[in-house]
Amino acid sequence: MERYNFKVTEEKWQNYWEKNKIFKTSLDKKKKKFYCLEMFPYPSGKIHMGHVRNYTIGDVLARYKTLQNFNVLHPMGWDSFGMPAENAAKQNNLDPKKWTEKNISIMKSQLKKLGLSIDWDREISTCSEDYYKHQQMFFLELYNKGLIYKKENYVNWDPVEQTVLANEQVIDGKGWRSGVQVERKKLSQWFFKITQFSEELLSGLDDLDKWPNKVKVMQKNWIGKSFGCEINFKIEGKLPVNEIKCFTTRPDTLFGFSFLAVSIDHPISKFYENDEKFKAFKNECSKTGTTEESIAQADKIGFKTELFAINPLDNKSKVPVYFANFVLMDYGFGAVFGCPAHDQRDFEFAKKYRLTIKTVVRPLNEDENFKVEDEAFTGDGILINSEFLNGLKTPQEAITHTIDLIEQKKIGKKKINFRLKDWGISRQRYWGCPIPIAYDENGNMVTVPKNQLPIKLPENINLNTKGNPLDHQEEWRKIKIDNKIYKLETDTLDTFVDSSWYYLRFCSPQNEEYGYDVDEIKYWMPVDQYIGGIEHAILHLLYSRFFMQALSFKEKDFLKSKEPFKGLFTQGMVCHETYKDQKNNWLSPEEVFSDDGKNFYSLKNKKEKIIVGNSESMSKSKKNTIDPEKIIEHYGADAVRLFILSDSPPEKDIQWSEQGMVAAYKFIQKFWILHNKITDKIKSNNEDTKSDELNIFTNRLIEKFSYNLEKFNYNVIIANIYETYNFLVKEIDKNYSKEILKENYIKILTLMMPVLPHIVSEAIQDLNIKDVLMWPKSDPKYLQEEFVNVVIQINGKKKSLVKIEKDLEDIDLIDKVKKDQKISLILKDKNLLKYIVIKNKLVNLIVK
RNA sequence: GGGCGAAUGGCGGAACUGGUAGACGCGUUGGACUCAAAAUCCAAUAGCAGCAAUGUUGUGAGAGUUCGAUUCUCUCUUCGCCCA
Repeated sequence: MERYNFKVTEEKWQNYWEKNKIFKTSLDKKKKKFYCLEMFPYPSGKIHMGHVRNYTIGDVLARYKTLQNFNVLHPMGWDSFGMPAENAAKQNNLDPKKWTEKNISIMKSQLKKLGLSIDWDREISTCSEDYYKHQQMFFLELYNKGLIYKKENYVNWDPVEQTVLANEQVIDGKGWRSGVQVERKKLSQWFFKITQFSEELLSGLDDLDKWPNKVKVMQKNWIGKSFGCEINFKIEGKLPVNEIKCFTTRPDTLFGFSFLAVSIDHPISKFYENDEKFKAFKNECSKTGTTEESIAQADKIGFKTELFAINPLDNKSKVPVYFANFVLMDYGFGAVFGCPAHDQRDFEFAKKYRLTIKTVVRPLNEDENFKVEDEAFTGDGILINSEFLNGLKTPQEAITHTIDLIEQKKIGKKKINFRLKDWGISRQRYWGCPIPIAYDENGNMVTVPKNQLPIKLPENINLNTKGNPLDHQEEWRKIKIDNKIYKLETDTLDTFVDSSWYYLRFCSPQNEEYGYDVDEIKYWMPVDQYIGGIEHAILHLLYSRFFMQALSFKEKDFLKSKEPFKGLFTQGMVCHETYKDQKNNWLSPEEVFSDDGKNFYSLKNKKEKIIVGNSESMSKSKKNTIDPEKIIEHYGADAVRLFILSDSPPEKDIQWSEQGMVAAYKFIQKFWILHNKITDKIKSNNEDTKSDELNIFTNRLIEKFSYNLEKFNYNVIIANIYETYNFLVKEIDKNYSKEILKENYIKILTLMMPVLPHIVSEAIQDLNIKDVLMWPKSDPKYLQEEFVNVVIQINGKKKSLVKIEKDLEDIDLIDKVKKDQKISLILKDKNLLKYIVIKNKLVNLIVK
């Protein structure tokens, strides 16, 4: 008998699938659809283990749903615009397009080696004109709907990358890619009006019952709905300002009011335009980033104006007005009232400028004499020193009461505020989707007419320029609209825009007219199961949800649901131990060896002991990566698929283990030996054992597989596969009739197909099966048993186990239980007080 | 500081609505085969006591509900993630 040759077999089936377009899908209203989508990759050059895990999980689901007779859409594409291409091109003097295309072709061939059931005819690439021309069309439509606008705004400026960063691209005040301190810079920027849908994006989460709760909570926090009120403060002073409007969530602390702080961009700043000291202060402020985090961490600094604000609840109280660096123009009205005793930022500010700190809330366990000393008190409590508000419970009761009061006095009103800000989509970069906007010589804006789309990116240009390379493309920038020459916008779109609608494109990837075909998306959308990393919990998923809202905005007959992803699954990372040599250099797993699995040595210098670090997510910088292509080459795709699913639940991190990988490989080999034994038995004439063991096993297995697949318990599925093998190895020596054996074996193979498509296809062919495989249904006949194992407990502790006929009456059951050897011995000198019976499962005898 | 989640053998992890804790895999140990090794196969493998049958303890710690808790409730500890 020959060993199973995975190389030959896997290649054979992959070729067969490709040539016969087995995974090609098309709209078929007679069939129920299932849209299975994994987050598409950035074409960085090679696939990594994270991709292997992500796409294997998705493929198991897609193949399972196909066997269940769903019309499955399982596409793949490339998130191919973005900075790595531009950086690589700069460094090596290449064209980003060629670099990207080469990477795509390499990664595509690697993905194919995994044996994924992908309809490659639907492949898309966001950097191709075919894709981004539709995006430009969407841009114009959203612009016309008033959902896109341009404004001067402070941005997180990465001085190394020479580009604008989104807030979430700023980590600890530093650029996520460059690692350099981010600066605050004012630029004219394009925005998507995502805040228009704050309420919808928040409430929509409630219907997403197939999303992990964790992700929904993260999005909720991000949108950050808060209830509060706006208050108009009367202003006195030398300047012509009568009133400043503030937003606050804590109107109850109004009696602790000791200063009013406004943003440096607040309208009143115009009175200080020529003030050198103010300019210097503004300059100082620009050193702080724009994220909430960096503002919270930065020193609180202020610039005192000549104005005073009057407490609307207490006319006698006048407090100074400051410009302050921690107040942002785009939150509320760019003005806050300062209550140092009960807000940490206000507290720090008040300490610095020696302002009054008046305690107006006492904790529940303190008395009226409580005084804030070293830090603000922000917990629940009772109002004090607040005249007619004294004694109210805060926050809830006191806030509601104060808002009512403010509304009665007509000095403000109830207001809902969102933390969510509009989405800045401008990037000062070459390798992105051009924006279809042009300017005349006076800077007046026009949209590029639809029939002049796409605005193509210029090719083979010099990227080694300062700032945005497109700024230097004078010829390219010229565009003739209605016989007049305009200059094109040079900002390109954030790549998150590209990935915000690609799931729609997959439904009709070749549609020339428009980004999607309405009939197609009505059939395919929403994505039934979306699978990807948790790192996209907020941005990508929120932006995609926004895009659906925006596209259907003002159009009624679009889709039933505006939610793009009905089900979401976030898989864990692939981890590996890290290694360092004595000089503290990272070493890759290939550079070290170990004889005992405990002590590691350098391959270069065999006496050098290696320091083994924690297992961490695979990354190039820590050199703890394993190259999937080499692994597939060595062990085969089926074995890799088996291992990557086996060791941990898919939502948790998995440890890469060479031993585990080897075990999976050995299983494939062993399975083929078993397969040959089974086919021999099927070919020969057997006596029928008249045993139901095999039927019972198979039908229970169908239940287990279906249950575990639905629940994403893929690691348990693998355990079920091993159990099946162990069972069959023992059972095969019993002489089942060839019909029964064959029937059960085909069912078992079908169950294994989603995980091990190559070897199972080969086995099915070997059995000469021509019929289309269908997911088997369990036969209730074999799920019911005549005998059941009943646990016998004495006082709640397990003492024995008996095999008893099913559905016995309690009295008969107790009778039998009493006769059990062990039990009768225990009961000998005890009184039976009562018993508890769980039918067909358990008997608990209470004795004394 | 707030929110969410997790904690089970030497390791990764199973356990359906509370009902046989440790499935399955790795590792380890012993054995078979072999001149030998690798590979393969067989067996054992939570702790403690015992030659054994068996007994007993045991799912991060402590309490509670219950005939019965890995599962439900409360408090605490540690770790992870997100937001500040």
